[in-house]
Amino acid sequence: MSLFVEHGFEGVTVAQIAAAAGLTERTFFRYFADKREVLFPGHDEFEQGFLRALDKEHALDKEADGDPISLVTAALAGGSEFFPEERRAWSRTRNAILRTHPGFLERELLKMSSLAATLTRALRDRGVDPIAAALAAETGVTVFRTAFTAWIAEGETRTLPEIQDEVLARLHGLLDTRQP
Amino acid sequence: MSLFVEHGFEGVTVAQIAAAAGLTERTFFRYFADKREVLFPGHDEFEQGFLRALDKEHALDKEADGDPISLVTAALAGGSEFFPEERRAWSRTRNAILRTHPGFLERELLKMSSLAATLTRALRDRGVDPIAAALAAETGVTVFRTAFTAWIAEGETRTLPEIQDEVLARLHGLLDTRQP
DNA sequence: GCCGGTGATGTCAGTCACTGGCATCGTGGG
DNA sequence: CCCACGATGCCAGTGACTGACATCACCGGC
Repeated sequence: MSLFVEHGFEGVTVAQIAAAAGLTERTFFRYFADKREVLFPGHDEFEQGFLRALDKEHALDKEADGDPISLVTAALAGGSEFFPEERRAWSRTRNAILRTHPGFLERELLKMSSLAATLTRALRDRGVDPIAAALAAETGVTVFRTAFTAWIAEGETRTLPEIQDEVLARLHGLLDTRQP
Repeated sequence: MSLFVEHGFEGVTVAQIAAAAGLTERTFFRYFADKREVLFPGHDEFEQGFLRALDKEHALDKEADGDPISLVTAALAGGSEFFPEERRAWSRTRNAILRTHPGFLERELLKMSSLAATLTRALRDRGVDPIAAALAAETGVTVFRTAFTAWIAEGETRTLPEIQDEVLARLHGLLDTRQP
């Protein structure tokens, strides 16, 4: 990350990154599928956090045959554990780098899409209707991203879960109006 | 597209694409920013379709100081004009290619993100609160993608606007429940 | 009819991300 | 002591993408 901050994404070669880590370029590519991927470590554990929380909620609510939205809401809380307060500063720096290069935005969108797909599958596996599952999962990811963006905004002090709750409330407010 | 169908994305070089069009590789890169971009032509006009419809609705509803959701709903109708029935078969083929290579998914997500950003800006410019604008735009794009996917599914015969209406209705149904 | 400008294209050389194949080396188990 | 085996290094190759410059068609002004 410090290399990217100093020279920009395109101003740093993979060989330099590898050298800074005391490794070879070839070895870099054994750990990361491509150059961009180096800024998205631990994505699998990130998704697992969502799944664990969703599972716990589902176990509790078994009798209710839970509606998808409450399942997703629970999953959001689990995902936010991946970003405790200690990582807020780090997340800000990382985000500043991501915004310097459209390729990073692309990759992040792919990660969010992967998360949405994972959540969709999890909901379907728990008996939610496929279209409802997809909509609920995509909406949940949108809420997460919106809340995360606010969380790393300058001057923001509320915790990620608090912001998630507020975003979710606003979304409900927006859509409460019945269709004509 | 026929080259990709026959040899796969990685089995075709840019030089081959250019040659098939009677051009040079260098000239290819003067028209397309990169190799993937060749499957996303006319994206600007696509976004303009949304904006025009949104504008028309806004002009009509001026007195109502329209709620964001009805503005976005109108925009969706405009966007669907970019995909008339004649392009359904073409869209299916294109989509089959897109699904063969994760890089294409990445690029498509970037395009959808760009659309969401454009809609968000348009809503803000028309006086919608920033967070509400972002949520409404993102949700609108999600509805569009869901409907589009259904539209190109095998055996589907309803038009894109019809499917959009149904998806929107289902989303309202999902979120009608008030929060606890 | 000539002339200079302008935009599109070709040519060439170079950089760098990424890959396959093979050698090397440290570690831990038999 | 030896022998997998996993991690790393080394090397050569491919192809996407870029910058610089030449060429060429076309077009308005004179």
